[in-house]
Amino acid sequence: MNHWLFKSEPSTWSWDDQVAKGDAGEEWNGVRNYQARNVMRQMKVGDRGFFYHSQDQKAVVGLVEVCAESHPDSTAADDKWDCVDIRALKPLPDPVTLAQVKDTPELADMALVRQSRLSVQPVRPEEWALICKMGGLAD
DNA sequence: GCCAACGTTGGC
DNA sequence: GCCAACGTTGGC
Repeated sequence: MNHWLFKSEPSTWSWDDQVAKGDAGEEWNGVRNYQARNVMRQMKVGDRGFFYHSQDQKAVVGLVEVCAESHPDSTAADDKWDCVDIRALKPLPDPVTLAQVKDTPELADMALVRQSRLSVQPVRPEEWALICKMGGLAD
């Protein structure tokens, strides 16, 4: 299983919005960046991801699961843009902030730090495990 | 509100 | 194909 990170501005689409969609999940649409699109094209059903709030909160706040593989983005005018569907799994008991990530040497190479503008990113297995632990989840 | 990083566009 | 101009994102 691979791991990912989905970044969103809470004022546009928040963790609460995602939770409200329940197990049916929702399209992660609106991405208009080739690199982020290409990351989504690699995703498989059942892969897990972090849900990250940018702007005010700047923290990983929950876990999501990919529930539909890459397909055309229903909000795109042309056929260049694809997206996956994700559903909320559970919140992190203790959201892991960007400051904490930056203060952790093992996480210094994360795309979240290195490439702050990329909205959909891959996460390494060891990064996944560590952030889950820091967030208060056994596994 | 500012600025750095970076992606896109358009002129040449 | 290069590069300057410009727009957007996101952290501070």
